[in-house]
Amino acid sequence: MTFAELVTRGVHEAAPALLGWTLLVDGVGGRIVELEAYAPEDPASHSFRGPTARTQTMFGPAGRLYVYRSYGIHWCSNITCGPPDRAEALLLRALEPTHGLERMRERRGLDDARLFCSGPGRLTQALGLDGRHDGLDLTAPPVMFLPPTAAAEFETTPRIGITKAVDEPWRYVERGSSWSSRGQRRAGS
DNA sequence: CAGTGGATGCTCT
DNA sequence: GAGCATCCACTGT
Repeated sequence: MTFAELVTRGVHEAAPALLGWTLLVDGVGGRIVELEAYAPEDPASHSFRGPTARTQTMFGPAGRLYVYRSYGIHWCSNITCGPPDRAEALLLRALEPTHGLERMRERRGLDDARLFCSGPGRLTQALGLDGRHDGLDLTAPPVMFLPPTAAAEFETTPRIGITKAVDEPWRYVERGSSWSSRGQRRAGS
């Protein structure tokens, strides 16, 4: 299935299928290893109370980038999903950096690759994205989505940093990945 | 290595 | 005027 087709499915079908895809913006990016699902009937979702100036993009077509400011400081990025009448999105929470590591290092101001893309604010900064990219078409350059060779194994957990619907297991993480925002620490020693 | 708190700005009540 | 879909520095082990 193509990326464009995938995102028209609901978030809970699209999320597991999108884990393992490589996201590149201007040739910089990596494999998606962590996503969180948000949908209209979900009290934690920005789309829960209907469209507002900020959430326009969530109510628009699937396959676009929804960028919002978090805690006044960081930008966070989502992939809009679902059929036309459903304001759904997947929050990009972590990538495994594979392309343009040097560019990420400059943008993040750090040397530790583990901290490049392990968190929604971090990965948005590493990819060079901000509020100006809200609404960006993800099916066209400079954005590229490359499919994985095999479907990723994944697990679900409660979402992070929210205060409503805190127990819903709508965080999708590639099993065994050490690149997630709550990555499993190295075993032993 | 775990826990805490500050920064900071916009959205919605 | 409150409340954030966060990150980082700093503390005390």
